[in-house]
Amino acid sequence: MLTYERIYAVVRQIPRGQVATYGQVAELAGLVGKPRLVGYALYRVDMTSDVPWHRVINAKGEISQSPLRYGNDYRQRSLLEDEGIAFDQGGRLDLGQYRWRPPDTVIEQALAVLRETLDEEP
DNA sequence: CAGATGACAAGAT
DNA sequence: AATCTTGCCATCT
Repeated sequence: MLTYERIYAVVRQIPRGQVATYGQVAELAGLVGKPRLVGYALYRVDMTSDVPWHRVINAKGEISQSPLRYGNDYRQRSLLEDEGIAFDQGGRLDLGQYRWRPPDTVIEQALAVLRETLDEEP
């Protein structure tokens, strides 16, 4: 519960018109090297919540597909296009152009979480 | 309590 | 360039 809440807290900070990768969100949530957890967390997110789940994509600049999403992957692309993001014919966007550069305040929060988790482990 | 379940990423082939 | 390993773990039943 706490872990997923941290992930959602990071995703909520991604501004409109920009995107972050799963790995990037993981790092900012204090889960370095565990990008899959972000995918697991987003699978369970409530689409009507205030979490902008559509702004998280994979490291290749693509929307991660899954048959179990029943069309929400297509909806994700549509939402991003509404925010002014363009896709090429391969279904990819330009990470160099749209990737979110987190402000120092967000990085500070991430470091605080890291110190916290270091205290827990012996 | 044990097993199943999921939106990833980097490296090797 | 495309496909195949491997590491990763909180939730749900």
